[in-house]
Amino acid sequence: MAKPKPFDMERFFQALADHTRLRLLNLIAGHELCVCYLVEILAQPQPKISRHLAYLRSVGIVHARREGKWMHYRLEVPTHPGAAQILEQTLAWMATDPALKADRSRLAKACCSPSKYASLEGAPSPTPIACCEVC
Amino acid sequence: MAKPKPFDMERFFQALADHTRLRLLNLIAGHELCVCYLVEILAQPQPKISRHLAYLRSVGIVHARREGKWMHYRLEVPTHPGAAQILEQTLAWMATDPALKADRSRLAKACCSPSKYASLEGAPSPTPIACCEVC
DNA sequence: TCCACATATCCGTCAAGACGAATATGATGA
DNA sequence: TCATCATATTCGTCTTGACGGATATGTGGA
Repeated sequence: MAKPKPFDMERFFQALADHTRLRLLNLIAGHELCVCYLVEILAQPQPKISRHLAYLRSVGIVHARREGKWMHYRLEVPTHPGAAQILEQTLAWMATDPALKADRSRLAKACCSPSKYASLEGAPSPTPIACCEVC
Repeated sequence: MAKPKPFDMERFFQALADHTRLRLLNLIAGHELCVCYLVEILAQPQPKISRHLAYLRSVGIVHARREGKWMHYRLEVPTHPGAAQILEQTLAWMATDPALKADRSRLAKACCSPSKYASLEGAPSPTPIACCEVC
């Protein structure tokens, strides 16, 4: 039988080596989030967001769950403990970055009053963590 | 005057997202090392090693020092504290990887008896840390 | 069954960067 | 000054992956 395949460090870092993917991880960190929120907050074309989410999924960093028409994404702790630690550290780093902080607060605002965003009409709210800071 | 330019997270991770560069960092970690040792231990073409070292230098992860004909490389702690932590964590991770462990022990052997490697004749020895584990 | 919506995937194009081969640079010693 | 050695860079080729635009898939409701 095949060995459990040694964790691919190179690919793991490749997953982190893209601006859009870092922004996605930053928003997803801490709560489960509907794709439509990511599209709205990052103001990027939906196929682009979807492709990057697929990349992150293929590396085992995020997990997708379907709920009706909506897909929810959340962080998935990598199986490899080394990778898990690096990811955690990276999130801590992102918490201090001004641009990424701005992304998060836009998410918090959108979460408080989704009615202000046409594209979020009827969309399932993120788990409340993001929102609480603001409202 | 220009702001001190926000550390480029994306590029930092790109530097880590290559197998050869990870192997180089693994060997360089903890001691200053002459390029010829890297070429010998990794058994890769010299220009390839040199190019990757240049990449790591450009990102501020390694530092080069000339001593006569020889260039010595050592780790350089990134200016950004977040990056410094990630790098440290990554080295810790590498310490546990079997293939990388093998690289390090080959380095230790070469350091003990450089005379066995034609290409290392007369080359300046690494700082002794690598060697001590073995001899 | 058909439509509308959320999301995913496909296609062609383009830029970054990894590689081997060749060559340039920079230091030493004759 | 010239030859030699260690290392760096350049060149052409190829692969990966990022992108926009178009389209496919999957779900719920009429």
